[in-house]
Amino acid sequence: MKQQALFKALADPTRRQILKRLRRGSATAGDIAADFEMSKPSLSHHFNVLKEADLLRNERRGQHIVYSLNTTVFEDAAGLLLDLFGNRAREDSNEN
Amino acid sequence: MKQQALFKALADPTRRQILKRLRRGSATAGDIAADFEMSKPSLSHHFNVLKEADLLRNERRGQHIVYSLNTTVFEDAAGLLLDLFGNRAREDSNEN
DNA sequence: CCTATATTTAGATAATTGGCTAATTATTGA
DNA sequence: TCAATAATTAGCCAATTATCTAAATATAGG
Repeated sequence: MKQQALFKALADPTRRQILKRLRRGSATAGDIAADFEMSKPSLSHHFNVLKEADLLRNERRGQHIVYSLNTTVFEDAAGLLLDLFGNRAREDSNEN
Repeated sequence: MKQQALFKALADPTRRQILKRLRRGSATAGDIAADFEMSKPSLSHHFNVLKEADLLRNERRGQHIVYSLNTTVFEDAAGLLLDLFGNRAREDSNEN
């Protein structure tokens, strides 16, 4: 797991919106682009960043490229958060 | 809760290390600086970013400024992750 | 094989970021 | 009040990033 790539990918609002867009199901690059006010190359760049973080999977289907969420990374992300906060929050929160 | 500030704050490795350092308990700016190979002003900048994300609290104690983790934001962060992945991962993972 | 369509890659540029040193502010204690 | 200590703010610079347009690549269908 590439921790830095994951955090970096999540740091951009456009990329987070792409993830949210893909919750509704996989979509082609063009479909996604239609929902964003941004050039296709810019979005393509964001797809790459998300892919480096292993947050997206893609598959060519004819002329189209279909992107979909890789939900398995969700667990990694949760683990990273726990790591940062030392999971004290779970067992005993003595600072309320 | 400032979502963008939170994600941005977590995107930097130095800042993540600061958070981890503070898991061991609160510490003064100088104490923390002693653990990092970086100038104090640079660290001070990182403290600010973390504070904007509400990840840190600080309190002046004499000449020192004591920083500590704000663990309540942990829940916010977890919520944001769930939001991104649509918590499908919890109920039904049909892509193993 | 050629053209249209979908997408990515290349290359340029403006904005942001992360680091530094120097200067400033705040506090303590003599 | 002054010197010492702790930390921040200011100002500068190099590296990274997000965006764009133009060019390249891949595929489908006639």
